[in-house]
Amino acid sequence: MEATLVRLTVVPRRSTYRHGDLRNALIEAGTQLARVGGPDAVVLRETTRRAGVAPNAAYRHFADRQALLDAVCSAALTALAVAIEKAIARLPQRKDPVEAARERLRAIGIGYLRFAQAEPGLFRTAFSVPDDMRGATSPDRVGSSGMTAFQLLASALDGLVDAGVLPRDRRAGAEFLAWSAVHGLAMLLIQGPLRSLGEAKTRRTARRLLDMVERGL
Amino acid sequence: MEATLVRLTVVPRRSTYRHGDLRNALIEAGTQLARVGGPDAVVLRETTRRAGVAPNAAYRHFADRQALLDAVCSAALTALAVAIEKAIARLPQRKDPVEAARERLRAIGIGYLRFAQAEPGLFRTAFSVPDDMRGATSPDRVGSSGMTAFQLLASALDGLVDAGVLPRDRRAGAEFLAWSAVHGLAMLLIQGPLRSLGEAKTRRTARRLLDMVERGL
DNA sequence: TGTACATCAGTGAACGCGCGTTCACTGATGTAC
DNA sequence: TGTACATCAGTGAACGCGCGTTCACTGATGTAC
Repeated sequence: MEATLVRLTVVPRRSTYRHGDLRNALIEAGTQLARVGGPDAVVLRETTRRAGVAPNAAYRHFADRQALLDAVCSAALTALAVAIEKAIARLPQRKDPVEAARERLRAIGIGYLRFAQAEPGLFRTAFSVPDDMRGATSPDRVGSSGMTAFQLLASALDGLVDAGVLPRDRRAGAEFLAWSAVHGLAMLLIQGPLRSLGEAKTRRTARRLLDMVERGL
Repeated sequence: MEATLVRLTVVPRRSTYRHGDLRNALIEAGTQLARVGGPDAVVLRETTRRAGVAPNAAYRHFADRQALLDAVCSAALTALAVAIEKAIARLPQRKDPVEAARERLRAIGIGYLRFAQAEPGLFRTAFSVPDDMRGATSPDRVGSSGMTAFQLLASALDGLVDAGVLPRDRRAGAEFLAWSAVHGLAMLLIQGPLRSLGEAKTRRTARRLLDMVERGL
């Protein structure tokens, strides 16, 4: 009863028979569900309800529930890429190219961790990814720079090589090492045992983790 | 139909009215479900079905589905601890205490990664953990050494300090750094984008990740 | 420019499913006398 | 040692739920003539 009332106020009654932009509306609604409850919450019926449409209307735009979830997953990966881009953009200009390359890598790690903590549901959804690395360059997962999160990381590592910080023979596969470290901390923080670490300790752990990666790569 | 037949052959008909050890049988059945499908697959009705018992019989032993899942999760964490212990036990005896301490830490990482890959469902279930670090010393999650996986890691790090490898002022919180790196790789490998990396590359990446941790700690 | 009509986005009703949980019960066990 | 009986593990039936998906449909749009 209450839920119905809320829904009626939230979803404005459509005046046209055609929705006009249902596909995007469904992805948007699905993303809202993912924000709150992660991938499992992206449920076809609730998604259509939020878009103010009959359940089966979704089948005009998606083959099935999984196809909708895939689209939401891509949206989440885009949001991640954008968050990382923002963290990079926030960096001060540096004269020293070595320092600049280093800070760029750190910014990526920080953006990644911030996103995971600010949007744990989306973050988890992003990694309920249906495919393997083939999606790492998919154009529907890029931020405003035209790069995916993975490509941003790769280019930062290239930058470290160019700046002479990272030996060239250590470059191959370095993405996976840096990524693993940051991804693991993110997972432990948002749904794992480090959940209640507290903000100060979390910050310090993140900083030390990035130190470790920088030193260890 | 077929499923029923299978089930009848799998679950021997009980001759006694009382089961005798239903609580453990339910945890065992739940663990089997978790192995195949992760935490979401630990479903009360199917668990009781596998134990050859009416659905509501579970309520004699668990308050609700979540309580059953918690028990299965503890069982999974125990299995993880045991796997790590095995990896440690497999180490050759070393004269050099420095080398021994180093190898012990590596063995923990390798045991962790092996377990994640051999039992991805159980691994994921272990980290659908309901509580924070308070469970890190819980006696129902210990291996045969009487230590949890986390305690095994902590003691290995203590060993590195004692051997003079790890500076004492870097010891605090070092668990979280090493853990993050290995946990992240495990997640990316089993359900993330590194799924289809291939055995050789996986091994090499794991080795390099452990190098990075060792160097970076 | 006006109209018939094909297209196809969204509807309404229904399906079968497996789930968690509750109820009043049944019947084996083991303890008190 | 023998028996009445309390305990409580497991039963059988039922509930309401939300889900994904299919069906035959309706009605607005925009295009061909």
